[in-house]
Amino acid sequence: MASAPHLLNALKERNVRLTRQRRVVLDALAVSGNHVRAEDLLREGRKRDPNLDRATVYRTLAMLKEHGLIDELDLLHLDGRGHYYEMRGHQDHVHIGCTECGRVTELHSPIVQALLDEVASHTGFRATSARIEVQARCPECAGGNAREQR
Amino acid sequence: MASAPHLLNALKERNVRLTRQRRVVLDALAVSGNHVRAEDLLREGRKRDPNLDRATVYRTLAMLKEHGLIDELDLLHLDGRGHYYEMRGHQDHVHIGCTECGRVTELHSPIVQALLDEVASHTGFRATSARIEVQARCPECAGGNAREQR
DNA sequence: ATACTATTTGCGACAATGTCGCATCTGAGA
DNA sequence: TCTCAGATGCGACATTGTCGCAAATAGTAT
Repeated sequence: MASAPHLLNALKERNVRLTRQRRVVLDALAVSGNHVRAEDLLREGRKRDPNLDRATVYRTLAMLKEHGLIDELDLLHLDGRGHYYEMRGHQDHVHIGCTECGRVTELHSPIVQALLDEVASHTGFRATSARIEVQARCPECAGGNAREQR
Repeated sequence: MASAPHLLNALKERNVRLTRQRRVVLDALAVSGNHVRAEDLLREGRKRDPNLDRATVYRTLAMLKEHGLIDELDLLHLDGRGHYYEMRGHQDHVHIGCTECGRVTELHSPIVQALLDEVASHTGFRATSARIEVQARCPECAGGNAREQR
């Protein structure tokens, strides 16, 4: 189950030392899908290496983030106040969270790129990545009581 | 110095009890401008009421957020891991933070609305607000060493 | 295969940020 | 002025993340 080969290769190319623990965290990341919390990774990782330490997970996440291989989200704190991580894909996308049921959806749209272009041309800031989190009500929750808007 | 009348009125309309402490927090919010941390509000508020408690600040912020009167940001954790608050204006805007110097800029753009419309039409989620945080390098930082892209 | 060494890990202590229960206090309506 | 639902202050606690340092180890050289 050699998961996340993409990340493994990226790390090799950058001469990052591949420790057992880092492989474990990468595995856990690959298995866990999007929107994982650090603590989930710790728990998942400990299935493979029971001695895996909390600090190691955090340090690995920080390292991956520094290399631009993962993104850190907080999904509007709809649930708790921790952070979520996901492998960084080809392009940025929008996270949409329902304020009532907490469900999170993603949306890929060319408008995101248009926005980044606009940022560059108006401010001169050269964007490296974007985090777009939309607070919303999902169709189900909005349907149930469409009348009371607030 | 009756600041933030807009917020005061909004709270009155909603029959929220206007305590001395809440006025103090609103004042502190108005004085402090955008991107304030809870701790800053506490310190600023204590100038007006030395007994103002941390829990009260947090509870007031939670209340304001629930009423949609302020937004909570984390500005990509460019500096620390706390949260920032700002009074909610007429329309959502983009926060752009430089990963090197930490400077934060804002950008208002009609593209934001276009993005929300797209969210609605593609996912059925009805957006109530958006938080857009762009990671970038500001012109100064990018200029200094434009060669080393990484 | 073994030795070497810079890096990484585990550990435990700590820091920062936020939350909660409960006794007391108070804003605002009657 | 009286009243009481709701807000506050306080202190204890929870969660999330960080750090220093001794021990372990990946990757390289021998």
